[in-house]
Amino acid sequence: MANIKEIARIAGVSVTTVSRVLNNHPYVSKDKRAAVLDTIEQLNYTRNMNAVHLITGRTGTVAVILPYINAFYFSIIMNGLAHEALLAQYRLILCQSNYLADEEIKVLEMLRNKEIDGVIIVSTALKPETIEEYTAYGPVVTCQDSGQRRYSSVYIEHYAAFRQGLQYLKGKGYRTIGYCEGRQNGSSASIRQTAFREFIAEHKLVFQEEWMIYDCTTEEDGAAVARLLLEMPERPEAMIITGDHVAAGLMIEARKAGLSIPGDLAVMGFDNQPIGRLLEITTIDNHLYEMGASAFRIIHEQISSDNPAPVYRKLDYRIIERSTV
Amino acid sequence: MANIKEIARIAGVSVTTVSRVLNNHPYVSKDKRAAVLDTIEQLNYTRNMNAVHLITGRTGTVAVILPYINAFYFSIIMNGLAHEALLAQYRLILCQSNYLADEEIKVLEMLRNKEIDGVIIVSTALKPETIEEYTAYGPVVTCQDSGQRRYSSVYIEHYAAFRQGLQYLKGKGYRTIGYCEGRQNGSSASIRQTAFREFIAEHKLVFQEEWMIYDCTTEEDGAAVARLLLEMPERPEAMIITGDHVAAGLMIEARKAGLSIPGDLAVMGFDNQPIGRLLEITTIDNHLYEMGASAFRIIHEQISSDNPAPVYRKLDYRIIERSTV
DNA sequence: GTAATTTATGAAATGGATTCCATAGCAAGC
DNA sequence: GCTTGCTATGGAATCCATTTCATAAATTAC
Repeated sequence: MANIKEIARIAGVSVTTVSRVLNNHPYVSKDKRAAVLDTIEQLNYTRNMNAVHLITGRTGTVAVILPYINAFYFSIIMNGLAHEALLAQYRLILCQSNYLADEEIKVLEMLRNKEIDGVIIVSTALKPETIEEYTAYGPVVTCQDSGQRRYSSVYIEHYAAFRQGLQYLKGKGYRTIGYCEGRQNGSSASIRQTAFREFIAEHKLVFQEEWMIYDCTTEEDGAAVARLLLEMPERPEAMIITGDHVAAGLMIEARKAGLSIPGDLAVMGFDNQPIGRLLEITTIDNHLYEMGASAFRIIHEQISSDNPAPVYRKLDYRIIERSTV
Repeated sequence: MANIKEIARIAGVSVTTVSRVLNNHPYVSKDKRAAVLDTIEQLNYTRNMNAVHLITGRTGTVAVILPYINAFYFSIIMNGLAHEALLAQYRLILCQSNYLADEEIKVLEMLRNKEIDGVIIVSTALKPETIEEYTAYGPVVTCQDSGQRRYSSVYIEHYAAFRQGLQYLKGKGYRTIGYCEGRQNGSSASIRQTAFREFIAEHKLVFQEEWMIYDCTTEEDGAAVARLLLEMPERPEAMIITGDHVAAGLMIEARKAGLSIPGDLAVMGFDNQPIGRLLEITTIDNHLYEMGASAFRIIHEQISSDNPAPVYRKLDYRIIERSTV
């Protein structure tokens, strides 16, 4: 196929000039530029991007590692990432890891091989030391607190955020509280679980083990939880639920069974997802969109700078008071 | 960083020999191979894949264009694709198009730029002629009937499959039939719609416009349809529903309202998805997994061969009789 | 009117691998 | 003893674009 050399020959200029035209460099005379563009058109030429990647050492691509592409929590973060990537004219490649270390390593190896310019790890099964090793080959940003490691992170203090949610419920007078969690293997899930148990213990609240329910990720799961609650001999006055979609399913099903919310059951959501707004769910906004956007901005900056120090960006959270608590 | 030349120098061999070691070429003596592997280890060397891609003209990557990554229909196809890609040691990159032509063109341009070895188009907004233009740059496989175009395709005869479903319902004695469709912009949706209307007309079946419901893609949508049906002054005896997830939602909700299935309402699903098996839904298996697997096998073969003729692979379909009709 | 910039152009080096071709030693075949 | 075939090795060409450097012409500065 046609290459830059052939374009140069036919247009009667040097390859340098062709390259300048391709890259919009100013120092090209009007007629030569026109001649080059003409030949490009005639020969239906495009650059071989592999050659560009080789010589520039850049690929304009960042990989995103996340466990499940279809989880609501992650998809909000993805929206933030995607928006910023578009602005920066970068390409993202999505890698669903299912929390398999091997899959994640494969992506990090791509960084080492120069196939990508950086890696954004939304949630991971890898040990921090493993990630740290790869920072030698390019910037890595995680969306979990990395604890001053050699790579950047954008994170929420899940412990504090979750406690604040509980505190809010307690402040409203609720004394028995149940808890719905998403997938157990996420690291933030175990942090929240600790926060929950400690809070219950500190405040000497009544608690039953069956009020703690795992693996809730969809509206359907929420509906199932509602049915579960209805069958319990004793059920909590309030539920704190990680994920507004689950909260939505729970509420809809509970109302169907005649429960009034928050009268019979208070519901506190999490993540401030669009559906929560629709259903007036009181929730904790932990700025997931901003988290994604911020992660991309950081990695973009680090790709551009040549000796970047890691950045640790803590995002805040806030309770959005609506009508379910 | 270390490159092949440096490895060669330190190991005391030629770059050719190092390359042979890297590519498991047999003609390397035991000790030289060991020396090379040693130096590679010591210098923590890996190949710069951009150089490999440039010289070989291959990237070992295939792009997949699909409108929505989280639609069940597409995710089954993806599973088939992913499995075969893994076997062939190929990488897939997913491109969610939202049926935007620009996004799809971007991916096809990557083929032209040699960033990928082939493109698999699961569903598209592009005109066949546009796709055809890009076949000059590498193999393209679509999962829709391409009608003997210059690119390959693996497809189901949606028209015939859908008619067979209707025929089956009619054979079972149902005379009033409703219809749930997914997104309207899919090309297969309009084919099925035609099939439906023609069948109704041919057999002079009673039909009401409100029995035709669009934009049903999730269980929730199915549940909403159930509620809609319950409120109708007259409702059909049977529903044909593209997608078992929607059928599932509809059934669960209908049963909740006291309807017996198939006694009060027969339900015919589509796509033979796992949830359908669970709920004993009678459905049409149109081999979506095989469709994905087949698409990858075709493109893989075409990448390897140097003058490949397009392949047109028609998949069959069959009714899986369970207990909802 | 001379010095300093700015504009315009191309030759050649560069990035990092693969592969064709040439060469040579050595074993097998007849 | 001479040809053939296999194993082992390296030199050099190749893939294709970017970028540094050198040079020259055209402006601008003072």
